[in-house]
Amino acid sequence: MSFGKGCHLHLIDGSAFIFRAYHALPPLTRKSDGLPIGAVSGFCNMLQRYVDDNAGGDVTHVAVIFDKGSHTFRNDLYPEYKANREAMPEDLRPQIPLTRRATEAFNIACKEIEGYEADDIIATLSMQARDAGGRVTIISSDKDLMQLVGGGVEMLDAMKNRRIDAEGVEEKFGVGPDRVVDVQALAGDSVDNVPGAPGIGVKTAALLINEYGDLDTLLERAGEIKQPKRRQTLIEKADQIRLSRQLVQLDCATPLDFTLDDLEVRDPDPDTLLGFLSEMEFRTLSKRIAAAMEVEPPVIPDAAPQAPGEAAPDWPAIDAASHEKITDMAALAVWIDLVKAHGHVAIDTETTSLNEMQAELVGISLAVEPGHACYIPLGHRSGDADDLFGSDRLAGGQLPLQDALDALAPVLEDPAILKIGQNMKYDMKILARHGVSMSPIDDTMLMSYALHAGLHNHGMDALSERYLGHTPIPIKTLLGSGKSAITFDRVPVDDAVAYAAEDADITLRLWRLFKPQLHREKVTAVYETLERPLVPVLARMERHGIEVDREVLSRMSSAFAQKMAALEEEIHALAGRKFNVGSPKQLGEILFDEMGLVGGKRGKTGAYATGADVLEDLATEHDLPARILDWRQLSKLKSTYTDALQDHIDPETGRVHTSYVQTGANTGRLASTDPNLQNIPVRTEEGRRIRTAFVAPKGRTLVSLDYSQIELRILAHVADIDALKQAFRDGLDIHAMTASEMFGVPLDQMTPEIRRQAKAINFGVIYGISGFGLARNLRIPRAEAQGFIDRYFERFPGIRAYMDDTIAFAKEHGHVKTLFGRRIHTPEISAKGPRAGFARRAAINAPIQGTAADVIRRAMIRMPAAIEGLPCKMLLQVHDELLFEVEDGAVEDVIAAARDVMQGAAAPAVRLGVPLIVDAGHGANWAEAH
DNA sequence: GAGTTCACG
DNA sequence: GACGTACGTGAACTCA
Repeated sequence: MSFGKGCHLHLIDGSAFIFRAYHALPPLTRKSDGLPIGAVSGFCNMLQRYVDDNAGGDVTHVAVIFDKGSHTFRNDLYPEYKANREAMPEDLRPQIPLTRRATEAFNIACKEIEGYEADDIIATLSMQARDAGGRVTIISSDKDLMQLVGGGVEMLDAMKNRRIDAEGVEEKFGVGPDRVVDVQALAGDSVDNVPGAPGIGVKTAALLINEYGDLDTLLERAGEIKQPKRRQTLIEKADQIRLSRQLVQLDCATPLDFTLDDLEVRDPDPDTLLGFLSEMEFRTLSKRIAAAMEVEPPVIPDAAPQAPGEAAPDWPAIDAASHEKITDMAALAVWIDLVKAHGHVAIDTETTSLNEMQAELVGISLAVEPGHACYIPLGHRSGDADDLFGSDRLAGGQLPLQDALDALAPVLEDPAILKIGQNMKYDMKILARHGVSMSPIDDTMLMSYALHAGLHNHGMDALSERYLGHTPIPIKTLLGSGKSAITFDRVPVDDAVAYAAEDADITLRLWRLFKPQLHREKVTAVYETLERPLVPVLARMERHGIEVDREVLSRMSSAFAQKMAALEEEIHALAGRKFNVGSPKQLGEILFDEMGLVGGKRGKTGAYATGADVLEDLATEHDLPARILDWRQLSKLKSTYTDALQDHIDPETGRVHTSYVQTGANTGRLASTDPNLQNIPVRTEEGRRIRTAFVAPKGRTLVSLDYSQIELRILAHVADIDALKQAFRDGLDIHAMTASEMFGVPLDQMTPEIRRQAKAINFGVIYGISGFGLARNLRIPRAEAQGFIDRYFERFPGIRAYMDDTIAFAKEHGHVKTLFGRRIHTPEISAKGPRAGFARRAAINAPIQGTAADVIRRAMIRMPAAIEGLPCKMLLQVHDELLFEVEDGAVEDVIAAARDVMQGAAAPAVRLGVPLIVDAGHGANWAEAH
């Protein structure tokens, strides 16, 4: 039947169905393999109900419309459009294609157009149907669709079973459907990030539109508005309002590759529908549908669920003999087809160095199933390393590197093929240097971190041994160790095949094991929102690096060397003999045995302790300890910073490229290595000068933004301390306020000393305070310190409750959690002896430190979109600080954009009861910017 | 390679 | 009543 008068078209908003189904149901998984299917199940039930409800009705045509692609013309108009959306939950993502298949199984037309939102397709079809003289019902409650209502188009809220006609729209917006867009343009939409006119909501917008007729007239005559604030907003923000109207206006001319006639209602085919339902293992639903169709219900076997953490018994052993060597393009093409057929592939790159900036690609290994792996040698060298002429020759029997990459790139960049790796940041950086940007990716190291933080480290060797019962070939057997170690390009190809293909094989097995565990252990959100999306962000920061001025460091090194030499002489004179100033053992003997100073304490190894705290106490008695302290400071600055940093300047880029270890700290913090740029001195004036060597190139500026007191704010929130929360809301000096509360000193009579003590207590609480620890930190008697703590608990009783609850939770579950669901395991929490104390304090600290770490991770993940188009790069993270390199003219814009992201980073997942405040600075170098 | 010390948040 | 203690990191150095 050709669509025309008397026809009735139903358009179902597919995405709304999916999200409603996802949130309405618990995270169900398919019994046989753990595939998440909760949303698919709910979706099918909703479709079934729809079919039942409309059986025998007047509907002649129907389609389910989906969104496709995240980038639409609206993003080109306004990059921030829908930018504050949470990433799709990981356990929902694999269900999206299944909902398409479900729709088709029900024999309902299933339509999507790349680069268009479902709403635009719905708009286009509605107008076509209306113009053809038919009726339309849009099954959705999305207010953005209300502009389409009228002239035979209505909406139906399927959940409430309520029809929405022009009257209903007027009830909601205060204007008719034809003016809905104008009202939305003024009111904006915080969910979709449509800016609108600040301070004007739906009510005011409707009032204005009704008074002036339409938006254009209103904007033209904005000068006539009486309220000064409103008038000013409408005049100043006219462009922003017009842009907002473009964003909310649905596109009724979406190019479609089908016609209304293709949407005719069809009866489902029982075999197809029941086949799909039994594949999903929906027992109840398939019985019900089979009964309705009057056919036999399918028999769905009861598959035994796989025990968590247990390798599937039918996997072949990890065996070098089964691993293929790829030496011609035909064989590579076969593998590429295999990868496409599987839709995912484990990948590992072999290179000449652990330094990704300098490493040369030597080979690539792939695996598609346990035991089915290959290695593609690309850059192995032949001949003796000592042979100057032969050493650079490529070994025979290898594919040309560029040919292999050209063949692989379409797969590696295919958004429909998942690339699985162990520490993918490394492989992404290597391939990025060859112009290949892998996406999407999964990372078994990060999966393990989300699942097992606090239990063990997450290197492949540890994971393989622990979860596969297999010890991988040690890299040492190929490369040797120490001075005689060779690089991977010198490894004979056949040895490399065994080693490299095994790594891909292991990675694939770990992925098969961990992936379903993420759902079972309820850490998919952590993995999906805090781990996986951070990988490309860190990779980019590391590749950018930061410019370091070698001259500045070199001059400082010389100055330090001179001062140290002078101090050394002085020290030897004071000691009465020469000795190695850098040897704590020799120093201890001199101080406590030879010079007879009292208070020497021996550690477990029998050596005297000579740490800074000990020497500071001794400094009142004698000059020597003070000189040692001076010498040590200089020695530290020189060896760790001014000397070592110079060696880390990359000869190609002239910049220093750190590596962030995403799984480095149990709490969720990052660690920085080679070099560590998270501990560049700042606390002393002399050390701080090292930061002047971290510079921005000409025409650019370094911009630093850091969270103010983020851990204390989080403590105030999680322990629910009203006094602290209020103090933060009022923008008070939190340490002074604590001091005032504890010691009864009015704020205007506060002394630095009292404030200092309160500050120490505030930090102590975050660290799992003990009387002993506070006493040592403040150098006061233990009883006095305990008195402070008692008073603190009395004044802020929530703290005690938080600590007790956290310990109890840890004992019950074996882990603690951050506000964002990150788990930190606490295996020692019930240990006996001193270890229990450590575990308790770590358990108290972890949710606070970890939540702060989660917050800045969220900010970093959102940052690229927020600063897109601005001439700047994010370079470094130092736990609560982000450092950017910005073109001089854009400093204020970047600060505004980045601050917005950072201050809003907890939302929408967590609503903190305290504001997050970000301080900003900028300058030619890091010392000035901080 | 373990132990000590010290740089950072 | 006695344990021993602030939380989280990485790097350089000494010494066995």
